[in-house]
Amino acid sequence: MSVHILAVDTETTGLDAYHGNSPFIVTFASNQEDQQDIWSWRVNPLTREVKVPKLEAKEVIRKIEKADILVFQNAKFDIRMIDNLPVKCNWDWSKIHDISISAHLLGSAQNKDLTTQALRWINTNLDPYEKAVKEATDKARRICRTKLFKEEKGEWDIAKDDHPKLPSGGGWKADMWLLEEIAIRAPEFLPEWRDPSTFQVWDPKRDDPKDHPWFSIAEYYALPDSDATLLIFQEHQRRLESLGLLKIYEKRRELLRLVSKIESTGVIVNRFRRDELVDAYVPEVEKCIKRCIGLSEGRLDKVPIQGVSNALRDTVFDHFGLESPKKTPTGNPSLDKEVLDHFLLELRPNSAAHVFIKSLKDFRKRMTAINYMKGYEKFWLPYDEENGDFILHPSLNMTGTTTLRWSSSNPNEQNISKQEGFNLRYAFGPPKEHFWASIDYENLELRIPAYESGEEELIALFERSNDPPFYGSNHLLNFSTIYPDLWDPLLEKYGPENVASEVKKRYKSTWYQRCKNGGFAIQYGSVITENKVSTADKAFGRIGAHQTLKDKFAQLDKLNQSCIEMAQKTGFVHTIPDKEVDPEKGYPLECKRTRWGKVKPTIPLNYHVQGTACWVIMIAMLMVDDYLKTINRKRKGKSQFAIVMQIHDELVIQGPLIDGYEDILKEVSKIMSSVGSRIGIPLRVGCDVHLNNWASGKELSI
DNA sequence: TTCGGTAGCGCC
DNA sequence: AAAGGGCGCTACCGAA
Repeated sequence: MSVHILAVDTETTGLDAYHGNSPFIVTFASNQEDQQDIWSWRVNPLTREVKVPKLEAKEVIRKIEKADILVFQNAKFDIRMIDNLPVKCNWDWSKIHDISISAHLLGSAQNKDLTTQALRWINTNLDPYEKAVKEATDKARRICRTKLFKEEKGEWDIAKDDHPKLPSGGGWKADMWLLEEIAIRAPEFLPEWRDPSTFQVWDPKRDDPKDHPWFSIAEYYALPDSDATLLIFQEHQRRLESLGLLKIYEKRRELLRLVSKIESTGVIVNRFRRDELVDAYVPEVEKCIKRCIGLSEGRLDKVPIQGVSNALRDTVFDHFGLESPKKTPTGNPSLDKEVLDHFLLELRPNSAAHVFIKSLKDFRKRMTAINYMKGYEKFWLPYDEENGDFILHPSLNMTGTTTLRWSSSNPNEQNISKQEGFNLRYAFGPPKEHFWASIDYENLELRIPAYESGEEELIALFERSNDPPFYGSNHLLNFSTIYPDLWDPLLEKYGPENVASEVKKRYKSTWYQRCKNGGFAIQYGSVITENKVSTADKAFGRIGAHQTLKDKFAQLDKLNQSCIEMAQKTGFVHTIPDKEVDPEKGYPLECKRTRWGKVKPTIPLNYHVQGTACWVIMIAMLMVDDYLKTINRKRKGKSQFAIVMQIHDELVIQGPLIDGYEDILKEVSKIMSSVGSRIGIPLRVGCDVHLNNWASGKELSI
């Protein structure tokens, strides 16, 4: 018998599997059955709970377990949802395929949603189905809000953005089940409907609700999705094979199980430490609001948390007569933090405008922190009440970016502030009797192009990272190059051993900070043009700085040029090939063209480096997970070592505080740096151990 | 009421 | 024509 391929798709009562949302429709498409298979279950409108008969769940699970190949669009979502059925499924991850992984591999810059893919790969337009069911659902929600409640049928629990079971938001899809429930429980509210073929009008008094489209429209919408998924999968496999990309695809597929595991392990956040932070910000925020509103002389009645409201624009630009030196992307006067800093330097201290701007800046900074923490509270679930520990299950998307970076959402675990005075990592940390360890690659995105291009001075810098005067710091090397007038006197006075710390001490928030910004601008692709000061020069505060560094690091520039040339010619750059996966081929990253048909020159090297860096962390995660599994096997039934977060070049490991845990971390660090040999780039990692919270820790020497 | 665009800001 | 890359979240605002 040939291979049985089964595509699976679910419709659910919301996106938040960990907050009790469940599938109410499961559809299958198979390469061996003529008919598609659909399962649909009733939803209790008062509780949003799905009633799945155990026997039916059993049959669904058996069908899944019997297939040779299981195909999903975003597998871990459906899998996690199916896990909420009353019968447990024994997932064999080696059978699971995901068309978002192949879609990314075939065109990393394209949208990976099913509708876009169906259009591109199988020339099918799914839009009309979606439009029809959306329109109906919107109408159904209106009926619930306006009519149903008045008829005392109990308050139907329709989706709202602040619904506790729907922290990701209550979009219309979370209420698709309403259609059938209205048809069954409250058919008198079904809207008028005319059969387009017979022109007969459906009459609630005369006709069977089962003949009204709302009775079955959700299923009708769901069916084409699994069908499309199956066909897209088959098309993708053909393409991958002919392009020789199957080896990379198979490696990427290994991540599915791991990503799912990381999400389910979750991240601990502590209520008490969170409260400490919020309690410190709230009174200061109130003071700032009072000052701003007072000084606006009636123009403001509230201070916008972000963005520029009309009232704020009026106050700053008209009332105070300030002029922004910077424009937003759409050409409006910007009022971001950089502009606020600029105003503060210009204005007379203690003048009304100065106090206003300062208060606005302080307000925004604190509100950002408070809002982040509100977000965490919205998503968290009880974990260890006594210690105040809660758990988050951020969603990780390994195909969410145009490069190989992962994205994280609901909530985003990758943008938790670590700024002085606003270090929200303080609220995060290990549960009782556990440790966290942050292990990050040192200068990962600088090492890659430096070694690849053979840039001797940079290589020397990284090889001798314990040596004065730079101690492996690219920023300090740049500093000595761009600001010799500041560097040389300090070098003379304090000697090569101490000049670095002296520079950082004296110029921490001024020239050293600008130097760092300039360095990042170059790293992220700043371009030198004839008649404009480059972004890097602006950041460095020295005209010509960018050119100086470009001349000094000519090999890097050559690599940049070759990436640009490749991208202009083919529309793709590739990551450095992984010797263990496919020594011939790296991961192709699509560089979108502008509407004038060219790739922006800022993009190719960036994608190449960022993509390679993320390939490295991806392999590291697989290897670290394998290693931790061997440790965990010896600890059956006890708490486990696990990867809990990935922040692009950093992994956070959690584990029990047992004897020898530091040796385990040393081994993890060793594994992580060993990945470099697969791409020919020597890598180093640093490791910080956190026993109480993520903000404070001590370095582990490795 | 819902939605998309804009702005600002956190991370690497 | 313009050139600092990649994300997600929230608030504001005007249009449908």
